[in-house]
Amino acid sequence: MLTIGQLASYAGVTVRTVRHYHAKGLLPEPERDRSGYRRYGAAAVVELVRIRTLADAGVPLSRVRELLAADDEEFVAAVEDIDRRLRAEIRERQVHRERIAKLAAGDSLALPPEVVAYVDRMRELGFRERLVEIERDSWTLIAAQMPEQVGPWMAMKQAQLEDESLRRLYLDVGELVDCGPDDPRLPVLADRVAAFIEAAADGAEGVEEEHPVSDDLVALLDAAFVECFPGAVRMLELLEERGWTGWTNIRRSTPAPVAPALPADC
Amino acid sequence: MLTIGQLASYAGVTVRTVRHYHAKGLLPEPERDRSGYRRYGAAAVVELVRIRTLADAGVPLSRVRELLAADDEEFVAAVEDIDRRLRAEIRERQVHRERIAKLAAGDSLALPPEVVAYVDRMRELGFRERLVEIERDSWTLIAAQMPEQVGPWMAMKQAQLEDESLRRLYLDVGELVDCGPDDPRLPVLADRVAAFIEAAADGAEGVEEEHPVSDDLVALLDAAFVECFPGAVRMLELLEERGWTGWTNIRRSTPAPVAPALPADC
DNA sequence: GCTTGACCTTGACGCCGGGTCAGGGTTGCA
DNA sequence: TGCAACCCTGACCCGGCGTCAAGGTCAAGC
Repeated sequence: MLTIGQLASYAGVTVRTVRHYHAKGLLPEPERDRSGYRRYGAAAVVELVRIRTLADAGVPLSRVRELLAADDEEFVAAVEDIDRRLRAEIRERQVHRERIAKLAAGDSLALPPEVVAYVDRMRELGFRERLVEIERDSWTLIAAQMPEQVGPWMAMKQAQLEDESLRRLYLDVGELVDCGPDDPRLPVLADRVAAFIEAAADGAEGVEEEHPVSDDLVALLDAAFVECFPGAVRMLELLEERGWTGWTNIRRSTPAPVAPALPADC
Repeated sequence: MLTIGQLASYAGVTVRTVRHYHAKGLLPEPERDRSGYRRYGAAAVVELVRIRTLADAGVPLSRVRELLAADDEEFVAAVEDIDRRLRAEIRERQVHRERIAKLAAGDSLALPPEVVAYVDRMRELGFRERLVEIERDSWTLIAAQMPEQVGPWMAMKQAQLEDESLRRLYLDVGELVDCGPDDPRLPVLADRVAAFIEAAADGAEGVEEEHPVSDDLVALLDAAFVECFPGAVRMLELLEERGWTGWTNIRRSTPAPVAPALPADC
């Protein structure tokens, strides 16, 4: 008769594993000798080897119990099922590999490459770091909720960066970092923003009709803007006085709703 | 300000997940409102999206904490490490797939195909089911401990099956199923077995020199034989009287050790 | 004002396949 | 007789949350 250690070593498993299988009901508890030790016959080794054969093939232990008692049909069906699971887990890992490869390639977390290019260009052009960060974070949020919309939007934003007058306006928006609520630069900046939006509102239709952003997301992006800049609240008030409401998706606040304007996108 | 549910839905995770990340220290606990609810700013959404981006790429949460604070070099090193892990997990699953495919192909658990062919042939030739089972179980044990030895052994066993006089002897061994310890057939059978072994011992060298079986395994196989047949113990005694000891690896029990005999292999 | 349902809180257990430790009893060998 | 190597049970541990329990809070409708 075998002790548990001998049984385990015949089957190439640990003693703990054998006891685990007893607890799970996979292997029946054998007789005990007078000192309480488990005593096994050779048949137990065969059973244990069968269990390990299935377990080593990636069959979950709960399934092993069924399979040991299954007839051929059930067995084949169960094997197909397990193979499906294994294929799914392999696919999952492959997707994971692609994703971390992209993370290692792009130099920033959770950002599509167009956006990485965009924020790099902002840094080249001398934008305030704080403004670059809030852009990056905003696009992180947008990419999380509507990844396929990022491309068209980015094309527009990149074009805006290369427009000199618009760029100068946006560079000055970066100065909001330093503005307290009573900073004299704020009303001037609000005038310039309002003038630009006004002009743009008359022009061509933007990306925003084809790729609308949900109200929730707009509210979140506005909140991020406000959290980031101390002068942001005052800026929104000043824009309100000039007939505009919001920032990410800026719109006329006059009673009659008009066509939406090109967003400034913080 | 956002509640935990809103935060979670922005990032596409469950509330439980957010709390889990708080508990793990991945996401800082935010301020509470007067009723004790957590209140989040937009920055928390950005942080949470970053965490999920890494987690969705298969990065373990313990690693996520490091990676969020890592510089580029550490990041690249960590990503390589994670990719190694993913590759290893994929390989593991692929091995599992091959194994269960083999299990589904061979019609019996834990048996190499040669053995399956062998036991099928035994059934065709009209061997007692009990004898077939003990053969199958014995080979299950052998395959578990020394899989690469099974091939050569099987070749010999299959040849033995096709030898008519030997087959007839072995068919009669199957009758041990019905033999009590005092069955009159037992001494006759013991004589025949002894005669065969005697003859074989003078003949050519067998497989057993090139592919020796460990003493432990031999003892286990003998034990399986004894467990399986009520007349087995008496049979071993009778063989002992005739100068032979053991069954799986039967040897002369005379004082001076002699060259080992061809095993009968239960 | 009251109810209802959706949300929030903490705390705890469950899953899977065992690893590992603690605190003891038993066996076999020198 | 001592010691090492084995055996026993019971318990906690890992990851990444799911799920339940038992209660507090909020907003909306009647």
